Amino acid sequence: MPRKKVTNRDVINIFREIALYLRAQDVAFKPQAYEVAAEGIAGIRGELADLYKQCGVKCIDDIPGVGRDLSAKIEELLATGKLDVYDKLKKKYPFDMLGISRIQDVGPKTVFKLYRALKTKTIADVERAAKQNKIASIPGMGKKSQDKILRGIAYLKDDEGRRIIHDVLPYARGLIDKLKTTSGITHIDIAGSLRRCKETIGDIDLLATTSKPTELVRVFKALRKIDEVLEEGPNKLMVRYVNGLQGDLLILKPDEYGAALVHFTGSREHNILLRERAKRKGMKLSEHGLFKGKTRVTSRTEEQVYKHLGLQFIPPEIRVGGDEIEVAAHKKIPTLIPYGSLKGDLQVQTDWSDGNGSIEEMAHAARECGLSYMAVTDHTKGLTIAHGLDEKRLRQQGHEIDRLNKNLRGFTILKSTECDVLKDGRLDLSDTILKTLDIVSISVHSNTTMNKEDMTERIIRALKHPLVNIFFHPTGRIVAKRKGYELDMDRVIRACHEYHVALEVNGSARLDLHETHVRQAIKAGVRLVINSDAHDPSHFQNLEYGIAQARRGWATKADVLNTKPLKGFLAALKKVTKSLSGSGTSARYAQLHG
DNA sequence: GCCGTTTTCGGCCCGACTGTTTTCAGTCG
Repeated sequence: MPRKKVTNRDVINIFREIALYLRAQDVAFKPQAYEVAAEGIAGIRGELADLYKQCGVKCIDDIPGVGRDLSAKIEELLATGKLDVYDKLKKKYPFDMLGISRIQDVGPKTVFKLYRALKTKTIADVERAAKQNKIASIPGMGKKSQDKILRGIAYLKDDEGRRIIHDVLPYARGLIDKLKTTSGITHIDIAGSLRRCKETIGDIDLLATTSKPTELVRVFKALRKIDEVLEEGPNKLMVRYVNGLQGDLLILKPDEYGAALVHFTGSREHNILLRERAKRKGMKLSEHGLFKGKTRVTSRTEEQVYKHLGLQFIPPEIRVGGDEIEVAAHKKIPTLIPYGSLKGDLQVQTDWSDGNGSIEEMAHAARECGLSYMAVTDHTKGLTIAHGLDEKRLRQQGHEIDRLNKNLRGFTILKSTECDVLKDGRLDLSDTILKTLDIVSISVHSNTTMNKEDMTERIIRALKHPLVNIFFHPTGRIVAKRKGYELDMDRVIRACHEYHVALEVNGSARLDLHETHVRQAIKAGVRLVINSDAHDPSHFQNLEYGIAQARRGWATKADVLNTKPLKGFLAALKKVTKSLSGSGTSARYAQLHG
């Protein structure tokens, strides 16, 4: 019987769970080692199994945080599908350590305590015990702990307690807008994972400095967006917002603000590395400042904190606890693509297929967002469910675009398509019609359950097509909803480089590419575009999330083609297009720009 | 169990809060 393939996720979860078991038993240092190794594995691209096949245990050993012992354990897992020490732990302590410890305020020791007292093995067991009032009577626990656990379980059930950034950032900005006019306030900022622009957000944390703390607390508590105050101290409030998310408001001293912002922005792993570095330099870093002995080194701003640690400023989006600190020490952090620096949007759907706006409405909305060009990319005929366009309708659409362009000042609509890649890698439209377009973009929407090898071949065949310019949402994923199809991204990225196709960073709920692939593509010399995938005039806001995603993958302005004005963009796209003498693209370019 | 601008051994991040205690364990960010 074929054994189920061991994925990176399996290894990560097993290591994390072992770390929890060890923590519960107060084992020193080892838990941290397992956790760091799990983080290291989470940061690699590609599968451990493939890596192992390529060059054996040596390559596994090269993963940061993975040493001789743990690489041998990974090898055991890959080879046998099992890990002896883990199996023994599970046999001795047969409960869902990883799952139960995800309940807020429940750590590994509490999981143990609950099991010993009540034999609870799952979250459902714990919930039942709490509801039957059994947890309150365990020594060391009480009614409040029991209520906290129930609250934590409810939070966990609600969308796993995390939301996509698209739903959270506007909400948090609404809070900031309300608070920033409070009397006495000098700073109010978003911190935490939201400031780092993670794909999903679990808390909305706000930091403030003010000369009138009681006034700020009063205003905050009165906000309509606050559902319930969970905890209240003189400088800290913990609340649940009406959207179900939780968060803190922290009121800080002005001369601690920079250090506090670093601390509360995280990530946890980034902070650990910073504090280790501080220690090596004979200093101490905490949320209260950077200290040399008893004296505080200036830490009013984040810039000062990084500077005193001998580091370049590190933008929040890349504070993940990977190599960013080492790179910053060598002053090699690139200037990431600034927000608001896009000039055009190359993926826009209209009411010709499955969008909500007419071409004209979308163009006006794009212009209002500060863009000077957009490409109309309605779906193609293979996608009947989205009313995909056939050759005839696409030609008609071209006439409509010509008509609109005549009346637009300072804005250009480009003729394009989101052409479906068929099962065998051919395109859904004829070359004859594709040649009349300014840009040809492709994507995969059908037959997404193919195996990795076939899907990769299918896509590479499409990338080879001499008219193709851009590959949209390359992995097919949707954040927190769909994993995406099986795909060998290494090969796809190499093919994009070879055939001069730009990769899209999609700013919609897809957030596709993943940041590790963004960084990998840039290293491979592949150029990127950032698009909104707008299906409605309001969707151009997605561009900001696309930029955030690109920044998390260390993209600079130069890496992203649509930061250029139209003329430069088309010239650059032409450069990344196969030589096409007399083709539609260059003909249209000549037509547009003499 | 890992790792090295303190490099093959001896270290390993920091402070605050909560709930249960009666001096602290556990969790979090």
